Amino acid sequence: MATDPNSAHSQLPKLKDVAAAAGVSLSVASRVLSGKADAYRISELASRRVRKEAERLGFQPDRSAKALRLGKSNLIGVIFPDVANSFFAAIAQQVAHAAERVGYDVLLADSGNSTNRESSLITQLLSRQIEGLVVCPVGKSFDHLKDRSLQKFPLVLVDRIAEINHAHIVTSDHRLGGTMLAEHLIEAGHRRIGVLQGLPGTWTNEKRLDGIRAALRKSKLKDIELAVRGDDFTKESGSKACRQLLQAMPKLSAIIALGNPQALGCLEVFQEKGLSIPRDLSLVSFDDHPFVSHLASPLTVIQQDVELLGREASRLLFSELLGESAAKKSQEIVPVKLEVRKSVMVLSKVQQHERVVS
Amino acid sequence: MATDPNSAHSQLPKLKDVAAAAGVSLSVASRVLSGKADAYRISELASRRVRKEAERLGFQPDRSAKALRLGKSNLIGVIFPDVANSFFAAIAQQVAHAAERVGYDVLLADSGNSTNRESSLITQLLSRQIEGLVVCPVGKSFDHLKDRSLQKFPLVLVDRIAEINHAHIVTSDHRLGGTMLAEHLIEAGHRRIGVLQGLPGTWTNEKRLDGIRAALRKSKLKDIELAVRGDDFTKESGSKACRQLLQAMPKLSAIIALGNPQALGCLEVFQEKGLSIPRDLSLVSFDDHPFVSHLASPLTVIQQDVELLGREASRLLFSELLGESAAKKSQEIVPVKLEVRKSVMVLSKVQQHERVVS
DNA sequence: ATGAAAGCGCTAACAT
DNA sequence: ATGTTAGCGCTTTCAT
Repeated sequence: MATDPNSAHSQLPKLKDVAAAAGVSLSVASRVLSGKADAYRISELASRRVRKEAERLGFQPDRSAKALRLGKSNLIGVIFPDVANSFFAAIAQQVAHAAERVGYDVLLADSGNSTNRESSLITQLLSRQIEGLVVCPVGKSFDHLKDRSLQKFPLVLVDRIAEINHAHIVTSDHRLGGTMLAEHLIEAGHRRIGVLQGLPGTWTNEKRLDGIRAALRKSKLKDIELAVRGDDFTKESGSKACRQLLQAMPKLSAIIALGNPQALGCLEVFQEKGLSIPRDLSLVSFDDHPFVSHLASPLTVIQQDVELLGREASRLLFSELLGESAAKKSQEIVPVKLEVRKSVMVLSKVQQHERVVS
Repeated sequence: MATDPNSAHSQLPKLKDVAAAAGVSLSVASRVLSGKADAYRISELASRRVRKEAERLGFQPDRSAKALRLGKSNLIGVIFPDVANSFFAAIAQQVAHAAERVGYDVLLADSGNSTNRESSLITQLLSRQIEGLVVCPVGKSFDHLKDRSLQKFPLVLVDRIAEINHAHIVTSDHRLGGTMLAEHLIEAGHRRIGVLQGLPGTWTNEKRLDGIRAALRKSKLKDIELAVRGDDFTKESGSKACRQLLQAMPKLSAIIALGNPQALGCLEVFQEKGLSIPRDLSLVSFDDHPFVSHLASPLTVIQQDVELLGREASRLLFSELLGESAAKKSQEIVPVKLEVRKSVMVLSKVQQHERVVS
């Protein structure tokens, strides 16, 4: 015998109640309320009565029961390393909107940049019978994404990519972004360039670095020096790395921040040392923000099309879920844009080698 | 053994499969895996075997089935007007973390600032059998929050308040924030003050306005003029309202933005007209952002303790859910802080009435 | 055109 | 200490 866990609570109306009130059987009520009235040739009268009673009682079908019976949860999951980050928040929003449009609900989880938590969150969400998952994977180990239960599963990787072949991929062209920033600096005559990197090993970090290095190679210039410092996508890492660079490269003339938090850390150090942009040092960064063009020195940045990233991630997920598309996994690299502002000094030949700041 | 249990259908393992593999009955398996081994005095042997097989098969209990059987979903809902807004994103993150800690999952929904959508999202989430809800309500009509099914329901209102008495309430002291900003301006000698408001009628908007008006009254000054413009918490509304103020008050000397987006719109107009802060006009705003202190004119702002808001919202929700607290609904007004920077000009007696900008 | 009944995966009361 | 079984709320065959 089962207990009644809800004895004290005011029971929500069940299908049974609606059926009883309408004077029909459970099956008729079910058929009417799940839009199968026509298919089952339910009489107009019964149909109307059921609908009226359902409305009157405020009946809402129990989604757990439905999910269990149908083997279909209408649930998707979203896992991001840092939901408070507006980049991820914007993507989550797109996914939430898309989901709502097609009658899905969204389970949100925050991995807090920990691979372990990401992994356990995935199992957690899978036990909720989610039908699809959008994730921005953390770290360098992706074994948890290669799990058997994920192999034939609508999986969308966003921003950061894992080396697995059963997922859709949506990401900005981080490599190109790196190249554009570096080329921009080189064209302006910079020869000693410092980089404030994020978490080493992270896909975005490495791609951006790759792009920077590619630009240096392409330039064919022999006298370019590049120094990379930093260990995380945080303000703290940014300011620490900035100090290290200033220390390590006396002739440093430009800095590339591989993310806004690091740029912020850099700005703090500059402020503290009374360094001014671009007079003393040039600074460019990844990711834009409405405030950036109103900074004391409006930063030249790489803009990602966040909205597009979110839309594409949702589109890929739901078109696979709704069975419109083939099982083929797509890879989308969305373009980035160099937004040139006022943070880069154009150096003369002489200046290229003369600048000394500390 | 040579046979692969998953040769044909890669079905997820059920409790039945685990029980069979371990050579015990369903109930034993269930008891072991839901931590009731001791209570039911399951033998150490059986216990170990069940755990081993569950592990080997990667068994995860079906949460829908559990929820149905237990009448407990372990699900909460979060509804915000704009998830991409970092204020709400930060709160969502806190809730997500708190939920994870106590074994709950979070359903995220974005009302897109529409009361209708908010209302239908609530019904939607309720049909998922959520056990609690955090919502930042949109608009001025709260009938959907007074619904019968929400009356005895762990409900937390965050940031904006609805006039209902069955919900916990967590919000910043918006009124005090308004007062502090206005007093700061008045003390600096400003007598013609413009306000860039958000959506009229919204709780936050009205409270901030109230606070401003209270400061004017308290000052006892007869010669203060206040003009309020704007119709939304957006950049566009901000710049439009800013233009209107400039037009309507020739002697305007200071502007209060009731939100960062409006401040941004204001900055754009200033830039366009070549107006400089605080030389030509003073500007103060609600809400801080790391970039704000590095602006060309670092803005004096009211800081909300977003993290605390999020933590308190979660605490209230889960302490009611976990039954630690009484059914009493609490109201938390969390303090705000005035962060004084460089965006307010101190006016002399003469300047108070002479300034003319257009 | 409608109803009875089986069963989705799980837990717990009721046997042993 | 373990097994058997009813039933959570719903959909859907199968029967009428």
